[in-house]
This record gives sequence, structure tokens and C-alpha cells, in this order.
Amino acid sequence: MKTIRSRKGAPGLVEVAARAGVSPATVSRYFNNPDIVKPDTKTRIAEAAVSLGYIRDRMAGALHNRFSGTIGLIVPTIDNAIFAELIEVFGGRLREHDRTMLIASHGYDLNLEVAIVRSLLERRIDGVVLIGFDHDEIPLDMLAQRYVPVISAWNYRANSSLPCVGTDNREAGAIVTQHLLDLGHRDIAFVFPETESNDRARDRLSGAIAAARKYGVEPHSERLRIAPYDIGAAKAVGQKILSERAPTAVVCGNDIIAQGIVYACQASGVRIADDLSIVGIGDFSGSAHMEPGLTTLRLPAQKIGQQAADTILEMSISGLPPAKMRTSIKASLIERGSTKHV
Amino acid sequence: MKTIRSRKGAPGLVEVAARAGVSPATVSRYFNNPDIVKPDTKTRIAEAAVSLGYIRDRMAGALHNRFSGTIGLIVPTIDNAIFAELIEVFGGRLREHDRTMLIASHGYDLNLEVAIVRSLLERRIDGVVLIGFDHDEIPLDMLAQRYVPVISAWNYRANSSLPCVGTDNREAGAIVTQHLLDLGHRDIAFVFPETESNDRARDRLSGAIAAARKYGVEPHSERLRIAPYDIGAAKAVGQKILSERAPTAVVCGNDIIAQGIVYACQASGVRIADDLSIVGIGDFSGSAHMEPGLTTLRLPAQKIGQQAADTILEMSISGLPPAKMRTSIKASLIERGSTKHV
DNA sequence: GCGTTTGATGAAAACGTTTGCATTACTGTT
DNA sequence: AACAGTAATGCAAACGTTTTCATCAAACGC
Repeated sequence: MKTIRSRKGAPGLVEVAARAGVSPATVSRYFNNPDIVKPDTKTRIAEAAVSLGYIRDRMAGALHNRFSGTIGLIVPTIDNAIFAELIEVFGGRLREHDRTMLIASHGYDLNLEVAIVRSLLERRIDGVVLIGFDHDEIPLDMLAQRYVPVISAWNYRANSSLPCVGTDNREAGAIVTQHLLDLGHRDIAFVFPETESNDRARDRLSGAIAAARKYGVEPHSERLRIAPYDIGAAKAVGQKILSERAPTAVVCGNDIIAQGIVYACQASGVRIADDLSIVGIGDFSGSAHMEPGLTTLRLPAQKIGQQAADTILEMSISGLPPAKMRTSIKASLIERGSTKHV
Repeated sequence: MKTIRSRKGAPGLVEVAARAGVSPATVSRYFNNPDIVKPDTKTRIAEAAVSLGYIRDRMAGALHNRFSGTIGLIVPTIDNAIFAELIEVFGGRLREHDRTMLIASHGYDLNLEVAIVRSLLERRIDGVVLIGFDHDEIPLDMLAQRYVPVISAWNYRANSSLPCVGTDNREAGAIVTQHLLDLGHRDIAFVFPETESNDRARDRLSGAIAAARKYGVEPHSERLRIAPYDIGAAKAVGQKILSERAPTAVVCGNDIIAQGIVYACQASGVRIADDLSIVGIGDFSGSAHMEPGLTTLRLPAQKIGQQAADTILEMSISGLPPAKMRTSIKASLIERGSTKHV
């Protein structure tokens, strides 16, 4: 099986050096450490490089020093409005620093995560960003053993073992619940994703319940519903709730669920806000412009993405833990039309 | 500036070979071409490899043969429900074939695209998948010069110069318009994104207008509106339309715009379907479960992602154009509650 | 049993950079 | 004008694999 692709049209560092009349070493320095080469030589090399259409081979470079200029990002799923936003700015930020982003998603399958980490290590990534705190020991060990910096993004926890950048989900759950309590609601339902393998949902729910209890509101099983991350399924759950003894307000684990509940109301002829107040978490695209607008907690995905990028870059360069081990990014409540005083 | 990260814990091919009592060459073969090494030796190497926790260094390998096992995917933006779905399955498919996905987004900035392609080439990608057909010559030339296979995904065109996998957008525009015409609508508005640098929107609109003309419906400027890819902005445009002389139906360039129009109706008290029929294109998440459900054209993002992965893999392995230069993936009309007979 | 094809392995030369060390070319000092 | 000190460059040895070629053993056909 001969390799077909030839390297005909690809000049190397050596060719550039030859044409510029300098040694390969100097050309290398020109690219990695431009300051230490004489201005005159610099321009000669620059000319040679562009006239040959030279593109450096970072793999060859990475072989020598141990940096590949690549950062891995492992997300549960890309197909999710809010992660997408994070990914977008994360990738942009990395490119500003001349790094590339290697993305992989595991669809909440931890076995896959091991395979992914392995694959990333084979590619000599300079750092890894994980989402959340629910991770298997094995991949973390593999990374630690090779001194690859790792951070967790999206969530914040004061006592996390990994450096983290994100929001405090207990607080998030508490804030939105508090909002309903402030509006006088006492019969509140909670619709959350399965908390088994989802630390975000778990923390949010526990924060929400804790807040409710302070007001003597104890969510019994009827008021505690599970809905997957899916508008249609959440809508079905919403219709179920409305068809029974309906509460006056609903706290939703995320905006997707909240949107489902909104549609359930519309389908059942229940007046949103007047009959049922709804709060979400996330402020996903669309939440602002629905009718009525959804009251929700804005999670600053952009800030998180940017901060995560900065942190992992810092670590990958210094090889040390980051100056700031844990960065808490504040979420803010956005009041829209979906909530009202009882 | 000393490099901090040491390679203490990282055994190499040589160490594995030593422990297994074979030469490095054999270990290499074991990984790349397992069939040609004797079963007995195979197990010895396997043992040595796992006991040392060996992880191969693909960069070193890529240095020799010219394959990095990495495929680049360049999208306008990741932060977009429908691309996200494509990316998700594309990445999954690649991993099944032991490849990794390098993602970059340019936010519709063509200059950035050059920088991205450059960065990908520096990383020795085995292939590139682009979205759509609007691309600068320069990056394409750079890729061609180095014999890096390129395909365009998402769109289909019978005469495309690049191999492509996707749907025919003219047809898409025609189908949804035809649906409204079939329902008896003759006063139809068209709300589309800026067509300047967006071939998808351009093709869809031209298909839609062509279909309308067949029925003597000529969209004058009042019936031809521009809306960005943003629910809020589309909603505003919708409200403008409704406040003036409203049509009986609207064709939207995509589901985001359609959702905006739906919300505009709800905000203005216009009855959807009864007073105004709305069709979108895309069948984004949420479109199915809105109230009423949105009639739209389902674009099979999953199929496209998978087919795109298969095609680029085929090309990167053979080094030749794909067996099937152009793959058209059929879109299907999904009728929901947002359209009705006049 | 003898040449001959197969099958499995080893030795060593790549692959395209980076970098420590050595060397040369300058600058300013006395 | 000689000297030290610094700035700029070159030489050559890595980096960790893959792969060609050669070798050696075993199996085969006669």
C-alpha cells in the first residue's frame, strides 16, 4: 500500500533557509523567537518563506519540544445550545493565542471518555478542559501521570479538586427558587433532569430545595419531576403536571425544560404567569423572545469560555497550577414575563 | 525558559520493545499492522504496553508517513443548533475510525478562514470539510497545493467544483413555497437572511421565488424582508410586517427566523395558521414542540454529518476524488400546525 | 534433502523541526 | 589598537516513530 500523497509542492524549513541564505536554525528561530534574529535577516527569511509558500510543520516541532499547540475540550455533547456558545468563544480565544482546539464529545458515556483522553494524549495535547465534575478516575490519572494540565469548566465549587471556572449551581438553583418565593409562591413544582450522572442538575436541584425549605415549602414526590434535556419530553411532563393538581409555579432545571413547560401551558390553555409562573436556568437563545419571555438565570457562557481558555493556557505554559485555582462566574437573574406575583 | 514538563512517566516505543524483548520495529508493526506479527509476540507486546502504560505518539508517526489522523472541520459558527448536530455526529463517526476532529469557526469572516486553513495545514490535517460553497480562492489553493482532500458539506449542487454532501437549497426553498401555494396562498412574504455572503440563503430564496412565480406570485419589495439569524431580530421584522398590510403566509429562510415570526404573531395577537401561515426550513430542535408546531423542511443533519465523514475519510485514505463526487441528501417537508388552507 | 517461497523480525535511515554549544561578527571601552 | 562583552548565526545531535531492506527460520514442492 504505497502512500499516494506526495510532498512535491511542500517546501520545508531547509528550503527556506537555503533561499534566504541562512542556516535552518536561524529560520527556526525566526518563527519561534523572532526577537533574537537580526532585522535584516528577518526580512530575507520572511521573503523566502512567503515566496516559497512555506507552511511550518508543527508536528515536527512538537516532537522536539513537548508542546503541540493543541488544547482538548471534552464536552458531554456539542449539540446543546449553551455548550455551543462556550465552545465558540473558547475556540476563538485559543486561536488568538495560536492554539488549536481539539473537540470531542462523549454523550455522557464515561467509557468513551477514557478512549477520548487516550486519543488526545496520543496527539500530545497541551491541556484539557472538561465540563463539570463527574469524571472517572482513570482518564484523570492518565492525564496527571503525563503532567497534562486539566481544568473543569462550567461549574464552580469551592472545594473542587480540579481548578475550575464556572458558576455555582447550588446558588443558581437557590436564586431562581428564591425569586418565586419572593413573589409569594408556596406551591412550587421542580422539573429537573436525571441527577444520577449530572452534577449540574444535582447541585441546582439541591440548591432549589434548600431555598424552598427555608420557607417551609417541602417538595413532595408529586412536586418533583424528572424530565430529560428535550423540549418535547419536557412538554409532556408539563402537560401531565397541569392535568393533575397544578402548582402555582415551576422551577426548571434548565431553559430547555422551561421552554417545554411554556409550550405545555400554551397547549393546555393555561395562562403563563397568571396561572403558572415558570423560571428556567441558562438563558438560552430563544428564551428572551418567546411569548411571554422566560424569566431565567443567565449563565455567562462567553465569560466562562474565555476564562477557561485563559486559565488552561496559563497552566500549559507555566506547567504549574493556575494563579487562581477556582474562578466563580456570577449568574444573574433575568426577569421576563413568565413569572408573576401570586 | 526551561521547559517544565518533564517526560518522566512517559515510556516510549523503545521501552515497550525492550520489555517485550523485541525490536522497536516490531512494536511499531504491532500497532499499525497487527496481522503481520506472530500471535505469540503480539501478546508479549500487548502485555508490555499495558504494564508500562504506553501511549503512542502519533505526532512522531505522522512525521514519517504523512498522516496525522486528524480531520479539520471549518464551520461558520458552532453556536447554531443545526451545525452543532452535524458536528456531533461527524465527530463521532471520525472517532469510530480512530481519527480526531479539529474544529474551527470563522464567524463568516473569510480572512479568518485563511488563517484557519493555515493553522490546520501546520497541524498536518488529512482532510478538510467546509460548510457551503462560498469560500475564498486562497485557502482552497493552499489546500490543493498540498493535496489535502476537501469537501463541502451541508449544501448540494449538481455542478459544484468541490465534492459535496448535502441538500439542494433551491429545491428546499421551492418545496416549502410550493406547500403554501398548494394550500391556496397567493399573498406570500419572504423573510430571509442577507444573501450576500450566504449561499444557502441565496439558493433557498431563489428557489422560493421561482416556485412562486410559476403561480404568478411576484414578491415585491414589501414582501421581501431581510432578517438576521436571530430570533429577536426576526421577531421584530415579523411585527413590522404584521403592523402593515399583512400577507396570508410567510416563507422563512430558516427555522430561527420562523420561530421569531411565530413569537411576533403571539405578541401581536395574530392567530397562527388561521390568520397567517408560517413555514421554516431546518426543523431545528424546538420547532416540533412549539405551539403550534412549525411546518418546516427537515434537513437531515445527522445523515449529512455521517456521509461527510465517510467521504472525507475515503478521500484521505485513497488520495483520490471520492467514488461519489456529489451526494444529495433529501429533505422532507414536515407538516405541523403553523400552516393552513386559506 | 535441496532450492524456493513465505513469514517474522531486526538494523538503520529517514521524517522536519528545535536547541545546546560553538563560532563568528559586531559594539563600545580603554 | 587591542579587548572584553554581547549579538547573531551555524553545526549537529536530538525528538519518537515508521519503513525499507536485509536476515533468518520455517514450511513447501519436488
